[in-house]
Amino acid sequence: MTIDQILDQVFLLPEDSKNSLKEHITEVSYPKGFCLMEADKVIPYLYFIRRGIARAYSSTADNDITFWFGSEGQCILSMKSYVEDKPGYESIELLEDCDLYRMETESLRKLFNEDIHIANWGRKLAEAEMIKSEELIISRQFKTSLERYKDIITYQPDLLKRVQLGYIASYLGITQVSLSRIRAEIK
Amino acid sequence: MTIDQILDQVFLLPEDSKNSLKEHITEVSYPKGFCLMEADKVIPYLYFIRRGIARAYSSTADNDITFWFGSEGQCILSMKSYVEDKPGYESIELLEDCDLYRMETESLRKLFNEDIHIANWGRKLAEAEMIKSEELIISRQFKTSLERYKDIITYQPDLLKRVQLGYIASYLGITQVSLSRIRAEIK
DNA sequence: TTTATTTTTTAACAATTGTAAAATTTTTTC
DNA sequence: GAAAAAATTTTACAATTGTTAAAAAATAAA
Repeated sequence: MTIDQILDQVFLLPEDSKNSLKEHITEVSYPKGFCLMEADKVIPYLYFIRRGIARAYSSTADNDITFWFGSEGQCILSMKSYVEDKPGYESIELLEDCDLYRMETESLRKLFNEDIHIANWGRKLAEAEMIKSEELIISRQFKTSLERYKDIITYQPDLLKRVQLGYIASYLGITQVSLSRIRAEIK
Repeated sequence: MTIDQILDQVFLLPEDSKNSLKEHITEVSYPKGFCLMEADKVIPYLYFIRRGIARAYSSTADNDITFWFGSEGQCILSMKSYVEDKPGYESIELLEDCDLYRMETESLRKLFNEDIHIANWGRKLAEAEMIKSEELIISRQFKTSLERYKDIITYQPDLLKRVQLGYIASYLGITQVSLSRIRAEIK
């Protein structure tokens, strides 16, 4: 996925504005297993995934809980850091070797104050995240874990091939044992 | 709560820009029980609560599930309508007589394209909603219903006085019977 | 290919939460 | 203030999901 595709899918910018943005973006690569962000730290970057897949999780006393997966084209950010310069909830672990586009939050903020198109690009980015979060909330509150597992089969079949079931069970809010029961039931 | 306080708490605007915004805002009042927004419809307005309290819910075959409460100062919007002009998930019911500030989404969008300060105001509005949604997701995925009920006691004691327990149980993702058990346990 | 490691499934039992109905308490209406 | 309506709690039982541990399957390493 190219940087142009990624930027365009958020909001279409005039050439000049898009170039201003791109000047501040660098490409980085990290291996599978790399911890891109750590919970309770302020992260000064946001990323877009060019290639690969990642998960966001938080650690409790006993275990991790995965609450987000992101793959090609998606934005990785620590919301609290991005918005308020405060430490966030999420740790981000790469589940495959990844190529990422990286940008400093600080640079982006300067552009927000200088360029109305980029300000609106930033607005659309936040609005898209807002919609995704609502969809997650609705999905979790209204659907059974069986339904949500079926949704993954239908809408994100890749996820099942690329991510181990323990993480998916955690994402669904159930134990791996329960997910196995669901899978046995469906067959 | 005044309209100035509400607009300022999103993002501080220059006088001119703030006045542009205010020109498009009208005050409306509706009684307790009024249905301000209906699921599966495109809602052309966003609101801010001057006085009163409301809930967002979605209806399933058997029952309603409440997934949001909003009171003084908060923004009421149908996310999908606001962002994409598409029908949203939420129905909004007023749980008290309410005074609201109302604005047309269409007017706001025009201002986003004309005024960089308002564009950034809109960005901050979306970012704030994004953070709130994340907090809800984290809270729901990591805390037991007992902990989340205690959080309401600590951080939103008003809610318990103003909203009946059936709605709160639904918001917590449990039955009213379970909430009663929790309440009995705490005493 | 064989072994070792990791991941997934299965089983038995315990704990939790939901369901339905009745009893109690609180609020509203006349 | 009494009666009616609505909201909340309690009870008993059923259903679901979690826990722990072991078995099976799949993947990675030697």
